[in-house]
This record gives sequence, C-alpha cells and structure tokens, in this order.
Amino acid sequence: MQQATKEELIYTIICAIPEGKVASYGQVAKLAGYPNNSRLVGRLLKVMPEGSNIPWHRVVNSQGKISFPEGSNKHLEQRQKLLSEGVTFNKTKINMRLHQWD
DNA sequence: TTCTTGACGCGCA
DNA sequence: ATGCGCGCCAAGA
Repeated sequence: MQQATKEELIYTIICAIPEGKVASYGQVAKLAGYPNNSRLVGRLLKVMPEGSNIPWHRVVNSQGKISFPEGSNKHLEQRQKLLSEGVTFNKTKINMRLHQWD
C-alpha cells in the first residue's frame, strides 16, 4: 500500500476549498503538511489538465492577488470565476478578511 | 549531475 | 508602499 504523495494531499486540500472562499498557495501547502512547498502548489496547478474539476481559481498568492499578470487571459478568467462565486475585490486585491478559507 | 525556471513567501532596506 | 534578495522544492535542459 502506497502512502499519499505531497501532490495528492495538495490536490485534496485544494478541492476542499469551498465556493466563495480562497486560500493562498502557502496556506494550501501548510494545510497539506508541507509549509515550505508553496511553489510546488503553483507548479501542480500549472500542470493540471484544463478540464479537471479542481477549483484552481480559488488559489491566490499571500497578498490576496491573482498570480497571473494583469490583463492576461488567465488573469481575467480567474477573476471572472471568482466574481461569479461572490468573491469581492478591492481593485486587484481580494478582500481576504471576508473570503479567506480558515 | 549541475544550472535554470517558476500560478510562492518572507524579511529587510 | 515598493523593490530586492534569499530560501524552498520539483521538473526540464
């Protein structure tokens, strides 16, 4: 029997983020039990298949901002998904006080 | 195997 | 507030 890998744990954490809430890369890594693997979280989301049911858009950086450059398609897409879930922004920053998961 | 890269985070000037 | 450097870790060249 194999043990769960870091990747699997991280996937699980991300899938557990409820609608209308967000978590930072660092927070996801920390909850998965690997506090120094925030970069790994980002890499996993990057290699994730497009059509997967994983709520990748609910993961933002520790500043409460989307990690894609402003104006890019991915940035707009993520912002749209969050807005449609009721996440509120203050310019480009998410109101973490209201939407941070845990 | 070494060097670079990256959807990150934190401390410090 | 803003930029810079460094630490972390896995994947790719």
